[in-house]
Parts: sequence; C-alpha cells; structure tokens
Amino acid sequence: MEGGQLGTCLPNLYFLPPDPHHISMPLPPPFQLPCQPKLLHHQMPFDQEEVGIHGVMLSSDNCCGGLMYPLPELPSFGKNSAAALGKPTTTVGAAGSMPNIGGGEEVTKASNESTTTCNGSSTWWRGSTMMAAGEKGKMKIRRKMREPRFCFQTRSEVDVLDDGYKWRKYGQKVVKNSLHPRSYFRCTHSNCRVKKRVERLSTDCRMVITTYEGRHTHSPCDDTNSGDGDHANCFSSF
DNA sequence: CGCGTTTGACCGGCGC
DNA sequence: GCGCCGGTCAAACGCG
Repeated sequence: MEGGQLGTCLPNLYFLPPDPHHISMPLPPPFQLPCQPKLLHHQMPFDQEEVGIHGVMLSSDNCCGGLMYPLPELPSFGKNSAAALGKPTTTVGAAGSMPNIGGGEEVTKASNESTTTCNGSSTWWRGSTMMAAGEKGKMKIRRKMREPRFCFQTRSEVDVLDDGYKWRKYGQKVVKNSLHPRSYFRCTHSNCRVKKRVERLSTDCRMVITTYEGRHTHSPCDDTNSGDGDHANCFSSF
C-alpha cells in the first residue's frame, strides 16, 4: 500500500551520484536535474562523507518534477528498479519500492499513478497528533497538510545514521514484503515535529532506506554539541 | 530517577 | 462493508 505512496512521488525522485560534489557539475541531458544543485544540497540532512554514504537516492516534495540520476553502485530494488535496468527511466521500481522494500506488486501498481502528486501515507500528515477522541474532528482538517519529505538510500552497517539531530524512536513495525522491521523516529527537539523512518532493504541488508518528513525548526547544533558550523549553515534553509 | 527503547494495541485509510 | 496494512500511542522495561 505504502509502496504506491512514494511511487506517486515519482516526479520528485532523484538519484544523485555517490560523490555529492558531482551535483554541482553539469549533468548529461537525460539526467539533468530540474532544481539548482544548491537546493538539492540543502535538502541533504547530513554530510554524506561524514557518515560514509556510498550512494544516494533522494526524492523531495520541494522540488518540481525531475529525472533520475543513475547510481551505478545502487543495488537492485526489484525487478522494476530503474537502477536494475540501468537506464534513466521513470519506472517506479526505485521509488515505489523505497518505502516498501521488495514489494514488486505494489511497485507496478504505483507506476500507473506516477503523474499524481505525493499525497503521502495514510497517516503521515497527522504528525504527532494522535489526539483524544474529542479532537479527532480536527484531525481531518489537518488531513491534506503536507510535510516536505525525501528519502535516500545508504550503505551502512548501522541503521541510524548520525545526521546531527537527536532522534527518539517511537515505534517499530514489520512491514509487508520486507524482511526487516521499519523503525520510526521523531526529532527530540521541542516544537520540532520532523520524523524519519529507517528500514533495511530486504534484498540487501547492508542498504538502509531513510525517509525524512518535515522540516527542522532548528539547527543540528541545538541538539548536539558535536555539530559544526557547516551543519548549521547547511540546515538553516531546510 | 530520568531518558530512551521495546512492543503490543489501537486507529484510520484504502483496496477489494 | 470488511479486512489488510501502515503509522502511532503508551505502558513496560532497560540502562546509565
């Protein structure tokens, strides 16, 4: 189900080269990014080199449409994966399977809706408002509120990458078609409702899929003392 | 004792 | 209308 969720985000899906600095380089026509590289860089939640990212897959609601940048090292997400096909196509494999790893069926289904906007999951827009029964009426008002979000893939031994922010785990769920449970985190900073989901590829347990939802209302420095100036600068516009 | 994690239960959306 | 599923809550638990 959720496979279709991000599958609908397809127009906003990007593959970035392993080296983040490549983003600032002119891309070949088929892979030209619709957004300024600077913008894309600002959307990165952390220093890729710092956390040892081998490859990146990024989608964002903040960007307007887009093409995918092939990532050679990116393992196959499934039989429909663009990475597996090795060509810059809008096939939803990567996008659709992102939140629902290994969900081949739903990936295919999502591809039929690739032109729709990203409505998100069934409840992501509610934020942290699992309110009392008396407030449930208000919940519907929030329903269509969107949170900017993007997801990317990293090859890492650890599930939770240190992105400079402090996260608190509030749930873990075994999702369909995935061998690994999905973990749910929320930013611990007060008044910051950013959430992220972390899960591992069922086809390659070394690969970690991280999905961020929302915008931080603070800099990473507010959470940790280890954050450097670059972090603050990088996220100030986030 | 405070904070973070775990985990079962619950809820709402969506597809059939 | 019903069942499945993802997302969240919150009590219990663990750890420093």
